[in-house]
Amino acid sequence: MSALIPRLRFAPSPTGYLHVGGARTALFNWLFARKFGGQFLLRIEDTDRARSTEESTKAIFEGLEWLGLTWDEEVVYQGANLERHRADAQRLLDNGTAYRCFCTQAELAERRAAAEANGESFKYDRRCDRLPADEIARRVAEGMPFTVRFRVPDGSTSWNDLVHDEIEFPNKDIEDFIVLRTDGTPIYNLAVVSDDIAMEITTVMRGDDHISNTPKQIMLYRALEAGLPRFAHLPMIHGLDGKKLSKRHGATAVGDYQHLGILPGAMLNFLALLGWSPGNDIEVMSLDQMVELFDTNGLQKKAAIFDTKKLEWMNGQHLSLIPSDELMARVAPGLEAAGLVTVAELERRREWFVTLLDLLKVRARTIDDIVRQAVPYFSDTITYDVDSVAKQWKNRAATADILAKTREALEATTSWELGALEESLRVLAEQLGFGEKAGKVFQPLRVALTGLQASPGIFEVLLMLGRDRSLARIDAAVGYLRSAS
RNA sequence: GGCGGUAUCGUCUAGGGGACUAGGACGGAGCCCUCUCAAGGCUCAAACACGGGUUCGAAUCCCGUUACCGCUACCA
Repeated sequence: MSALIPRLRFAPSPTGYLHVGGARTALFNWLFARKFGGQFLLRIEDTDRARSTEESTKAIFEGLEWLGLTWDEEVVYQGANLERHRADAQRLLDNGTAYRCFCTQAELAERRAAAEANGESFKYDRRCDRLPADEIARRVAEGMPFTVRFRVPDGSTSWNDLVHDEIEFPNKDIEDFIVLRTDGTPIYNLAVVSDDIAMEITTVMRGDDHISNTPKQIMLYRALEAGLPRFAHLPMIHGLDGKKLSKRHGATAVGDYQHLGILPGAMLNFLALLGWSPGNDIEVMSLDQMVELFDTNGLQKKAAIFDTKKLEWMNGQHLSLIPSDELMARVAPGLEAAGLVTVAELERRREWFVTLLDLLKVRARTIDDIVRQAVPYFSDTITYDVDSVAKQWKNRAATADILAKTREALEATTSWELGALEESLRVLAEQLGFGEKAGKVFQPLRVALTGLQASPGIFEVLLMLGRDRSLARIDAAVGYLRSAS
């Protein structure tokens, strides 16, 4: 295969839902692959049997699918590659870059504790590497358990990181690390390198918490005589307090935002801007535009704080951008779930619904906002908001009279359309002596119609409600006002 | 502790030696528009962590300090 075709992967461990940090890592990998005509692969790192769950794996798939971050080729399950991992460990033993270590975990823990007690930092002393060949053979023959340790060479290890440029580690600071456990299962660094080589990954893009793993992995690539990929270490995402994002920061799962009524396009756009900038003050972008503009030069080194305020704004922008007939499919299930209307019914009144969405989406930041605002257009009964009533229906008797007159004017309006409705109501306001202050008529009416003092334009509301429903609501309001006083 | 990484408005960022009285966006304040609420338009407040260099000149390059983050497991 050609080295010119980039191959990237997103390799989460299935120990929880898809986190916003993981989603962003996936996004950058995906953007890179799409931008340069490469492949984006998915690998589930399920070697930690105790913590991995099938449920988490499913959550990761669903999260990526919701975001639209589709992957190429079959999903790779790391756990399925155990034999190759073992074989690679054996190769290391065979070519002399690793050795068997018979020290037990208890011994190691003891020595580590002793070192710490003396204020020294512990580093494996290579005692097993000094064992004579016949002693090793004897122990192996005896069936004595051992781990495989990689022998860290002298010198230093460095690489040119796509986001950090040159990073260098003196090898003396890295101890001979274990690559294969006594039970024959691989340690993370070996499994990753083995799989990345097998998957022919050309660019490893991951969180910068892996920077210190990188020199070890580079040594493993060399020992396994494989070509090195390019590395790109992305900054972390922190919570409002500057600490690593965790559950106590509230919603951190991609799915949480899906349920909060965020559009996947907005989520992606927001995530992309956390740690990347296309320059030129560009902010609101579609996925296609992001692919077009993506460039590792715009990648940030600094950790970003996840601020949902901007996410909401971003979602509002995307809500405005997305055509209402496309938005329909995302809002309809919410309305049905709220028990307001069935999806089938909405489909029948498609044109009307699209118009309603046009009206509601400009004043909404999330899909949930739209659902909430849509209530008056579906439910048969209206609940009057206390603040709105207190403010707009202050004088009950007078308000009832105004509403009664409004009803008359509307009933007399020959055609139920925007211009005629406006004409009628403005004339009425004039007649009632409100002059320019037509709001004196509109506001009480708004409360009668929607129960709220904030809504789309009053004529639009009348139009969406239709003549019969509008008049009935005014009747109900007048009745309410007169009986309650 | 050791090693590594990072450091521009409260937040996301532009900036890669002179174009910087440091630009944009979110959030905040105010004004305009207006039947309300949004949206939109306009205005304002708000930052180069600190200290040394290098240079005619530094937000930009180098060094140190400080702060924060990460790694330091037979976790991933």
